[in-house]
Amino acid sequence: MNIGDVARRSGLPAKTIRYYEEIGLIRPDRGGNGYRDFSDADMHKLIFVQRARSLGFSVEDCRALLSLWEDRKRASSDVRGLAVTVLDRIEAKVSELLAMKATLSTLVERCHGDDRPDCPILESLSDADRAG
Amino acid sequence: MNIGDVARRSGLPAKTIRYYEEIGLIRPDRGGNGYRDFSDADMHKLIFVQRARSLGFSVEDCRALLSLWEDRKRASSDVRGLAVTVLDRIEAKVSELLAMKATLSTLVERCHGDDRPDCPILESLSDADRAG
DNA sequence: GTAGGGGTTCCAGCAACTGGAAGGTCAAGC
DNA sequence: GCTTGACCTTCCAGTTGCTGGAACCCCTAC
Repeated sequence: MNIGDVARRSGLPAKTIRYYEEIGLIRPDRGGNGYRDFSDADMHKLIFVQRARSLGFSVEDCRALLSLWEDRKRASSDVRGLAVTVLDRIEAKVSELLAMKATLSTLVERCHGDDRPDCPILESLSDADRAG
Repeated sequence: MNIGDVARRSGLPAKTIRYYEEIGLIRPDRGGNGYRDFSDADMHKLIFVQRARSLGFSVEDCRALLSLWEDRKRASSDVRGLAVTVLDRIEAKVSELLAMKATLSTLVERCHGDDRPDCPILESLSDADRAG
């Protein structure tokens, strides 16, 4: 399979697939013309990575997951451990974003948003007497 | 004021302050020894930027906010517009993360996480018959 | 004069791609 | 046989927002 087919089937841009090869996540064969020649196993790996990425695993996490995946004697606790770490990261990020959202949406509500210059958003950002 | 004082008072690392100068967010004076010499206005700007960044504004947003802040004839709608854009970005990101979290936490719950190799997390990532 | 704690510049690197230029390859149609 | 156009290749640069480190200057205190 050429890279275009793999891109269509995996949903990953060709550029991304080349990048994944460059960093050693996949190692497709090469045809006589220099084109990459992807096996079904390569394809499967790319779909695996695409899904893992969409769940928040980093590319390095994916590398680890792939090697666990290929290791018949893996312990499921290793996989679970990685997933829990990612879950914690996600939860921390959500909390952070919700705190931002709370503050910012309060400010947005208070700002009338017309052609006058007075603006609680700017006031809050520049208030010299406030902590933080 | 030297960069160290400003760093302590604004909560920003000196490296970050130098970076903000490099990209033209602030333009502190220089003393005869080549040291940056920060005015109260510079200091105020840095605190402003630090707060805006912590609410999710990008550095380029901060540049725009600073120029609105300095423009006495600004329209509060311009500020509000920026804030709403950021708010939308935050909300979109939260939704995305919550979706990831839902899927991932389900998988984590289903994985027994012991020394056996069978693992619903890997199975879900590699399932060939699944869409997406 | 020397030790330390400032400060300066510049270069490299992080994550994870993405865009673009310059050029080779292949299949189809004339 | 030649052209056209879609594909593929590599390489280099840029994105965002810093951060680390090296090599070096400055200032104050002892």
